[in-house]
Amino acid sequence: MKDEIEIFREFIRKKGLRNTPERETIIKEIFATHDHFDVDELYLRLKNKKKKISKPSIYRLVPYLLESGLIQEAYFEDGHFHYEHIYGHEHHCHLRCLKCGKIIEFEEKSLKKMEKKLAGKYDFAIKGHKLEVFGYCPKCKPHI
Amino acid sequence: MKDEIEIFREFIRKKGLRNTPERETIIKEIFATHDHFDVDELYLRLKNKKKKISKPSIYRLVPYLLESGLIQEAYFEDGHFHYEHIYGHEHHCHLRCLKCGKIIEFEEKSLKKMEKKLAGKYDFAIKGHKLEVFGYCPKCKPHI
DNA sequence: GTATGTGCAAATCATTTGCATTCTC
DNA sequence: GAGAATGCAAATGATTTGCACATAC
Repeated sequence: MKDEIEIFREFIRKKGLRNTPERETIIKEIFATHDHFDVDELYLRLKNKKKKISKPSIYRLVPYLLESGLIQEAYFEDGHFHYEHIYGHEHHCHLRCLKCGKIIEFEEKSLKKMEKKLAGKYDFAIKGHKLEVFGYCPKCKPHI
Repeated sequence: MKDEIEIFREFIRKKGLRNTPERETIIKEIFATHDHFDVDELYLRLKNKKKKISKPSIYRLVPYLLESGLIQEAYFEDGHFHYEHIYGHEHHCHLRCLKCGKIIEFEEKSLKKMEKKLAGKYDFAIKGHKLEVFGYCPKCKPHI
């Protein structure tokens, strides 16, 4: 399996854009963990490693990462998006507690079938989906 | 079936809050159409009808409307949330074109079953879900 | 060499907050 | 009458943009 950087290089070349060390640094940092990330947190991670990457560079890169299929928006919380990397990992859905914000990831294989159905019905080229289920977790349920 | 205002009055009373003409005006305007809405657009609709409602009043009301189950976040687009009313209407899912932004609504009954399954597995009190499927619409597909 | 990418500082835009006033209960 | 809600103006915070400089192709 190709690694993320190679996927990105290919994508960039196909679009006639340019690759830079900054972009590769950002991508490596994103894929250095298996966690979700958001722009600010990623920026701080890079800063801690003494990498001189500006926030605008991250913001400018994100749309390309989305378009290339390396990452996906996971959910919007605390006023900003959280992303997950989907290349090389299975995409997952999120179960969120409305009170404490706790998030549990789960899989739902049946959605693949649904995507196929929608693709046929509406003649779309489906690229993915985002499912968020919300409610109250065991701890918070009693205190609603 | 009780109307939205009554649901809201009951909710407000239970929480020990106060109802106001401003709040009722906003709620009536939200439910005056069957469409989605966002805060800014709602504010302008009210303004056009010569209602003197400030944006902060809308922003301060939204969390209560969410909590009372009258509305739900539908999707985040153009830098802000779009809401849908769910009381008295079936909740629906969204199919979005990544290129032109076109949005198609569809139903997916199987998600009810999934909610039940999750409720059992994680001991959550499930209140709802949000599903967004994305891809390219028939018109945009050829131009990716 | 040219056009793209970068970092910085400033601008934007949705949302939130402080506060004096008004209103609901 | 006390505590909430409102409107206004100002603050906040994520994201975007203008611009001069650097650099990939």
